[in-house]
Amino acid sequence: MPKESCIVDHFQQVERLNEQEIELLIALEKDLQDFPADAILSNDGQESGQLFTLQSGWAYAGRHLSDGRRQVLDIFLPGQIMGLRDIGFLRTRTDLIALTEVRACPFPAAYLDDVFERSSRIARIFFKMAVRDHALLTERIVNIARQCAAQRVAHFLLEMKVRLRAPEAEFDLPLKQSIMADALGISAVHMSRTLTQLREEHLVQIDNHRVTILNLPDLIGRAEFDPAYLESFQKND
Amino acid sequence: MPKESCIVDHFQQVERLNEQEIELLIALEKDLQDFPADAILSNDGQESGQLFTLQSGWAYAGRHLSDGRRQVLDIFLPGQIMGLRDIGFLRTRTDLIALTEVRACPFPAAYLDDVFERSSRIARIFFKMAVRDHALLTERIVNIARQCAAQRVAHFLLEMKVRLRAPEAEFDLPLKQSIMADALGISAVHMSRTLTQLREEHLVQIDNHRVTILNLPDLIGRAEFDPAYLESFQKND
DNA sequence: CGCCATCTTGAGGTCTATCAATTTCAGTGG
DNA sequence: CCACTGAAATTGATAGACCTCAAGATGGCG
Repeated sequence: MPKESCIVDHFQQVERLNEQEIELLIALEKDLQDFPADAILSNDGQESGQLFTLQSGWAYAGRHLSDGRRQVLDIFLPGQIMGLRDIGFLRTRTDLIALTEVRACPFPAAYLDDVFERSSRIARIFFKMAVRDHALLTERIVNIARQCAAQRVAHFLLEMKVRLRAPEAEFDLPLKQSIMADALGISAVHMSRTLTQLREEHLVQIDNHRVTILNLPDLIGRAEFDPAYLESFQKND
Repeated sequence: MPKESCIVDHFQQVERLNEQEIELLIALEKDLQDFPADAILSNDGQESGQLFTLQSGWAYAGRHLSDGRRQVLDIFLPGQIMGLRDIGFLRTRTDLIALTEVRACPFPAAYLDDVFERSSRIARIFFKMAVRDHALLTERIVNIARQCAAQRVAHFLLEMKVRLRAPEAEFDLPLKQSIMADALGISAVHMSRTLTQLREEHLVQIDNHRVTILNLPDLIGRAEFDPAYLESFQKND
């Protein structure tokens, strides 16, 4: 039995699980595979039906546009299930790419149906997590549609801090600026300028993929960030 | 027994239901209420836990920003469940507002837990529909983050055509330009200009909230719209 | 030491927001 | 039937944010 399972941890953040439920989830991680940074786990246009649990490392889901630009749709952290977006389609519509060295476990989407049948609580938690993702996407839409670049970046950094459950003002962020830019819908050039601007305002410091938040209240104000939006998403058992 | 239920129809689009499952869903619609256009069904900041099924009419979920601007997050059509985004939060974070005369039925979010326990298939369908919404949101993010105004509008019109299952080139769209603008993250003024532009390109015609698509292939090309993204989301039983 | 990817900085151009003035149109009442 | 009214849509002009192209700086790594 694995000493610890990221995915179980991740689910426990929503609701406490019993032994049987933990078994069901651990079974999702029985075929761990290692990938180097930049590895393509799954390809746009591939036959659908394959999911991954992410055990360690970072990955992203992206879409490539016809003009060569790219939109980053999700940045995955350990414990998340990757590929859900594309089940229901015959072919995938996104790339799944490792950002760092990654340990992940592929499993067939159909297995989820089994899991749901065996445990309605897990089904409920999956649904809840889907709703939670929906809330995250919603914030991202507001952010992208209505905020200027500096606010988008500030918001992104704060979202990362919350998702990483980083209690300190410092955390690692192994992302190139171009990735963040593509996630926020701005150009890589402007991303650089914007980071410089936030640095000059003494709000954050970013060196070598390590983020230090220098002035949390002001950064929150700048981003119009409502920290309640993830923190209140807690267990209710 | 009601002769027809929008919500059952809506779910049947994902998977065929048996009698017991239909019963469970119809129970969600037992307390129908009528609202006039512009009625506020639910308010930002309100205590969470209330959902609505939408039986007839259109409604939207919106967020008001501190500077008075507004972001439209969802446009709901009959059969959809409204308010899911905010379950999991103690207080709602969006307004729910009627766009037309609306018939809707409020019910407690906790009732879903019952439903899931009684039918794992319904739980699965709820999950699938959440994933489907996720896919829609994803397209919307790509659209808003990476496309110019004309493409956003073209994409929006095509999405509406698909969601309305309008086989013809004509359909009603009871939305003010300002609502569409707020959904697409552009100003109302620019929305007007952009519609004029699409009209001048002989791609669409919009009179009195009735849309006529004059040149579907070109409009699809203009929007970089992938029609597969909803059409392939079909039953799999 | 040199190479390559990444990041930074500059300059000019495009898209969209904003402000403000009109026009259109449905609804209302005389 | 027509004038009045207010919301919605259109149009013009200006300003600002961001993109693109291009050149240069930085920094890890063989």
